[in-house]
Amino acid sequence: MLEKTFDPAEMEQRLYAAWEKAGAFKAGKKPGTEAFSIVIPPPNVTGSLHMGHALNNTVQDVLVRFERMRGKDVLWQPGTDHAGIATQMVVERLLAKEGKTDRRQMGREAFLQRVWDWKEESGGIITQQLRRLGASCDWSRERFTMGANGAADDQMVRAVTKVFVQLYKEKLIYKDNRLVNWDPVFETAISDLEVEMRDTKGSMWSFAYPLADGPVDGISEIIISTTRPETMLGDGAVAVHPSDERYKNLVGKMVRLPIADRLIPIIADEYPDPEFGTGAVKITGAHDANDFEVARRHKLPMIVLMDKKARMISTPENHVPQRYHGLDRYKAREMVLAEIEELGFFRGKEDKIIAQPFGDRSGVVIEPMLTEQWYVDAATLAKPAIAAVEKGDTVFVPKNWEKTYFEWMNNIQPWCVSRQLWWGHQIPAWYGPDGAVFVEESEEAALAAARAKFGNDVVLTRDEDVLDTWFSSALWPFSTLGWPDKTPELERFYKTDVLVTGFDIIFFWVARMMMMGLHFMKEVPFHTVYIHALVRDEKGQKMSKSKGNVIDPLDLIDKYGADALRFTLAAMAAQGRDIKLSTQRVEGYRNFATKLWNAARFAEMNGCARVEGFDPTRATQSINRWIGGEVSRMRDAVTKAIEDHCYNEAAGALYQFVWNVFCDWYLELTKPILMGSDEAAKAETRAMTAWVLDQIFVVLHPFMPFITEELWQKTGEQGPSRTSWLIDAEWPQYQGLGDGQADDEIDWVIRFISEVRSVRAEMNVPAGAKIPCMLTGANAVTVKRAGAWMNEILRLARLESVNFADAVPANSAQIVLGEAVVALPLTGLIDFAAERARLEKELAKLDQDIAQIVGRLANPGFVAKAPEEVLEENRERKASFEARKVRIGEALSRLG
RNA sequence: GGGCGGUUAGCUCAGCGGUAGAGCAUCACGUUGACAUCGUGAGGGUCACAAGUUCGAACCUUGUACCGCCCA
Repeated sequence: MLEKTFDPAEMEQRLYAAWEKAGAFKAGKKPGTEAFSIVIPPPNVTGSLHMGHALNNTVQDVLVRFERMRGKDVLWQPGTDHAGIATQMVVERLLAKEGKTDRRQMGREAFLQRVWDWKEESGGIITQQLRRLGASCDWSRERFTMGANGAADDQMVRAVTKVFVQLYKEKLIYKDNRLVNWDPVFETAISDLEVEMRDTKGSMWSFAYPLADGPVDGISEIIISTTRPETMLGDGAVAVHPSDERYKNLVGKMVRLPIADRLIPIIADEYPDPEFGTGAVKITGAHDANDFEVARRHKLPMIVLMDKKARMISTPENHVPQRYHGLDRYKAREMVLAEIEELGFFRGKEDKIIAQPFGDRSGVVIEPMLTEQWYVDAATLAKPAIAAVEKGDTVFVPKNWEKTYFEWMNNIQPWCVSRQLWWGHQIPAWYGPDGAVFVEESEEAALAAARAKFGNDVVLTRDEDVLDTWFSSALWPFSTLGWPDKTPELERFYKTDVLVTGFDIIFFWVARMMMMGLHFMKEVPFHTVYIHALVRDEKGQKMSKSKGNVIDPLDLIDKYGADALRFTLAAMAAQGRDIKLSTQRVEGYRNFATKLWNAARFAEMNGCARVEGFDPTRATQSINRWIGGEVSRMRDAVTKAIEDHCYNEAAGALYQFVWNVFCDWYLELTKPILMGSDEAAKAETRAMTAWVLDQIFVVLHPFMPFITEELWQKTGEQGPSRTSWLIDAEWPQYQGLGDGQADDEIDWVIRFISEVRSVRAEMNVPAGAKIPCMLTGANAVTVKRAGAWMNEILRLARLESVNFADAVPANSAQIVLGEAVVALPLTGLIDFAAERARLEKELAKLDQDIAQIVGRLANPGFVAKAPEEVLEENRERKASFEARKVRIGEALSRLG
């Protein structure tokens, strides 16, 4: 017997453990059938589940469970990435807390051991949380971007090494001196993804740079503006737009840079905006990305002003006065401002909001720095990746994201892959005594290459840097399947089917996986990329810790159950929209789960057990024939919606069917049968009810796996024993369900009951009062239906009786139902004014509808050009409205 | 500055050429043979604005306003 209420917490943990133990998530169980694979976008090993993960993994799990039930051999490949900077930070903080030692004192090897220890202990949090969500990943195949222990012979490490070496030998990886996003706290280059642009209160200061050789056309100085005064020490030029008349005669002249006391040229370049400020711009090639490009075009010197901690340095090369040496950037700024003022070159200050780059982990302002780093020639790798999407080998859903993809790929920048960290894949590059570089898959191979070059053995030192975490993530779709080894899994599951991800990382994940997949596998990594929305709070704000508006998915799971959370996310995952999550919505879907539970409980109480070999197409009761058709339509709608990645439509179809069709009408309309004495009808209805519930369990399972599995097992205790768990059950296929006559009949019953209920409420008939009802003008079909459904109508419409009459009794409220009139004689109860108002209101609405259609049909253009079926539909509607109008008119006149 | 998207019921959102929808909230009624985490009923919308295309526009086009996001 089912409990009166269900307890998601108890049931979820138990069922998940049972599934996992039984190997229900394992891939490779169905050789010979079609394969379906998804790789999880690997979450950060230091991470914990946030709402974005919850949505992302709900969608993946819906797909995976759906395809598994459709009989495919499904692999959902899980794992985490090693998150270089984040993980190193976590462990360094731990060290700081212990207060004993720091990374540098420990040395690289000991530190790395410490990180691995941390990973073993605490690195699995998010994978545990994914289990709470119900994610049916094949955990037996879980991978980590650094492999089991980071050893050189580990397959995940070999994959990264091989890719790096091969790309280097193909000249697609090279070393270069360029600007990078430098994090002065972690003292490493970081990726654009790890940089957050924030609007900050800042100022724009204006300085004068005097012309070195005296005035030209009466102009003796040029005024530039800057938000970063300290960088003026590294200026290589002043740039003006070539079309700017004001400066035409100044181009080519020199100005004297104050403080640094150097001469720099005035150059013409397209970069400055003549409309903005004075139209003249200082160019600091080594500390600003735009300036870097200008400086490169004009071969200006790149003057490095700062060290790795973003402190000023004074060197013979950079001409920074000694007094600046060692100063923090911001101290230097104050000093520059003071000195400029003192020198008389200050020309004004304007406060304004400026967008500043912050390291998302360190929280400090990122410094663009000129450093030597390893780069991937992304532009070359991007070409096939662009072509693949153009050809349709990989399709984005929704399609408009392809534009974003193309936009970025067509303007792709060299990809900086080196990081000045210890935690990560150490770059397989060794340097000889003269700096010669040997990039090889092992130290032995590098030594051999060095021997070949130098003619004798030399001592090599390995590059200290590690690779960007994304470098290994880019290989994820094939490295997790065993590459570079030729494994059966690689053969069977690559390319994968769908990548599910958020739009914010199209560039980082999708683009890079596409590039690497095509280059090394000669095939796209996935045929479909489903881009889902961003989850925001109920006000539409991005959730962030600093705003304090984060909703923790685990809190919602604790409170409402994983099924409710999953269903909410699916129901709100309309394509192309952000999701504003409100807990009310989750509560509503928790109620939906309760509703289903109670429906199953009701069925159980009424002996609705499954019957071996029951064939719903052979049901004889029209109510059972009707619900069969409804099930079939619901199943088709859900199937199509999932195939089309319209998860909200699938969820909507399920919700509507379970609540508004099955519970509201089928269960209510069959109650008299189940309580009645027609044993054949009762038996059929019991079997049908159990059958419908089974269909609900199956089709709802991808969205609400826990409650459906639980009910599947509980209902399995009666009737024939279950041959499989629900997770392994087959997705239904129906033939021969659906019966137009039954649909018409049940539709009539529902309309009858609804109309009576509506009139009762409007006439203020007490809900408990049972009133008589007269049916007039009924044709044979209606008479038959009324007879057949008498009990149900009496019960659900709260009627005392339904009798047939030739004329509508006086003092009745009247309902026009098809050709007949349902009259509720309400002497003493009826409020004539209210009844008149009700009918007149309906008449007015009919008049309005009729006028609209008449107007349309009177339009020669419409009649000439509209499709015949639309014309026909309009004529039919007009006829039916007019017929109804006549009856309503009659009803009104009977009121006197 | 470039690009993408949004503006539909009080709120959150579907709908994207042919009768304006859902959930929540609101109001009224309710001990109806599972379910008050419920039932029944009701009210509530010039689909941001303007012009155009069309027989017909919430939907297509263009423009305007406001709001997001991404990239510079």
